[in-house]
Amino acid sequence: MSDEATRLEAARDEFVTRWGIMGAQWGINRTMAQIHALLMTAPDVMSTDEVMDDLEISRGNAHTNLKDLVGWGLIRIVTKKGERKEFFEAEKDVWEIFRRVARERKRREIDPALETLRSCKAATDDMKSKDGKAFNDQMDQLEDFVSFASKMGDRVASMQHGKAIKLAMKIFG
Amino acid sequence: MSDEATRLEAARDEFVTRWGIMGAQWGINRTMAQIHALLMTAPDVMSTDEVMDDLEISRGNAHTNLKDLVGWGLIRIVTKKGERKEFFEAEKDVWEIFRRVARERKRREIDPALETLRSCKAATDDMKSKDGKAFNDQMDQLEDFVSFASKMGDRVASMQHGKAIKLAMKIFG
DNA sequence: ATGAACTTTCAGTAAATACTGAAAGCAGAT
DNA sequence: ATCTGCTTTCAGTATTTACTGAAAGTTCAT
Repeated sequence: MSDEATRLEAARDEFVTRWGIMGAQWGINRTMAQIHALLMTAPDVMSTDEVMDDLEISRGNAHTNLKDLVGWGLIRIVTKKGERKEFFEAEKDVWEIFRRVARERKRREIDPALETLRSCKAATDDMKSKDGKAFNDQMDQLEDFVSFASKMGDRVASMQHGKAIKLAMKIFG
Repeated sequence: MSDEATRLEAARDEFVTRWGIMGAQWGINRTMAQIHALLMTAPDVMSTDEVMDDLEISRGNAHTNLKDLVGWGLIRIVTKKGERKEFFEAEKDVWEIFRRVARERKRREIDPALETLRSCKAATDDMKSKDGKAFNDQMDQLEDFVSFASKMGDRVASMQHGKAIKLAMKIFG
C-alpha cells in the first residue's frame, strides 16, 4: 500500500510537470500551470509553504502565481478557523474550469482584439481605392468572424454541462 | 488620394503592430504574428526582402518566421515565372484560417495533452486508496472533456463555412 | 568550373520573461 | 507599543526566447 502511495506521487509529479510544459506552449507561465495541476490533484487544501516545498520554488514566485490563479477564478482562498494562514483549493469540475478559462480569455484577449479590428476598420471606412477597400473588407471579415465565434463560445460556456452534452449529441449524432 | 494611401498605410501599420502583441499573448512569436498580419493585408505577394524592409527585421528572422507560417499552412510560397526568388501570399479567407489554426493546434498541442492524460490515468487505474482513486478519476474527467471538445472542434472545422453558419443559427437563433 | 541570385543555418548577442530572497507591510495577540 | 505569524512587494539575477548578420549551401545559367 505504501508502494501505491509512491506510485501515485510519481504519477502526480508527471502530471504536474507535463501540465507545466503544456501551459508554456499556450502562453501561460509554467509555474502557474504547475501550481494549477498540483492543486487540481491535491486531496486537500494547500498552504503557500506546501506549494513552495512541493515545487521547490521561492515564496515570491509561489505567492504571485497563486494570486494570479485566484484572478483567473481557477483556485480559491480557504481559511481554517483558528489559523491565520491562507490555504488554496482548486476548482476540480472540468466544465467549470472550461467556463472560467473561456470567460477570462474572452475578457482579456478576445475583446481587445475586437476593439483593434473595429478601429482599423473604422479608420478605412471611407476609402475609395481598391487597396483601401480590400483592407477595410478584410478587417470586416475578421471582425465578423471573431465576434461570431466569441458569441458562440459565450453561449456554450453559459450552458449547464448536461445541456451542452445533449446539444452536442443532437448535432453530431 | 495620396492622403488616402498614407492613411491606409497607417491603419495597416496599426493592425500589424497590434496583431503582433496579441499573438504574443497567445503564445505565438511576435514577429510571426506581424508577418502574418502584413501578408493578410498585402495587396500583392511579397518577397523576403520586402517583409524585412517593412518590419525592419533581419533576413534570418524573416526567413525563419516565413517558413514557420508556411508550416502552419497560413501562407504559401508563390513563384513568378522568370524569377528565381520566392514570394509569399497569405490565406485571406477567415474560415480557412480558422480551420488551419484549429487543425495545427490539435496536432501540436491537444493530441500530446491527451497522451499525457491517458498515461497518467493508466498509471493509476489499479489503485484502491481514496487518493489514488480520486486522482485517477480526475485524469479520466479531464481526458473525457478534452477529447470530447477536440472532436467537436474537428467536426466544426471540417464543415463548409456556410453550413457552419446555418448550424449555428439553428442552434442559437 | 565559375559565378550570380537566391535560401538556409547558426554562433553570438540582445531582449523579454520568470524567479529569488530579503525587506517591508499588515493584523491580531500580549 | 511590541511581537509574531503571515502576506506582499520589488530590486537584482537567472533563464529562456528571439534576433542579427555573416558565412555556408543550393540551384541554375554560362
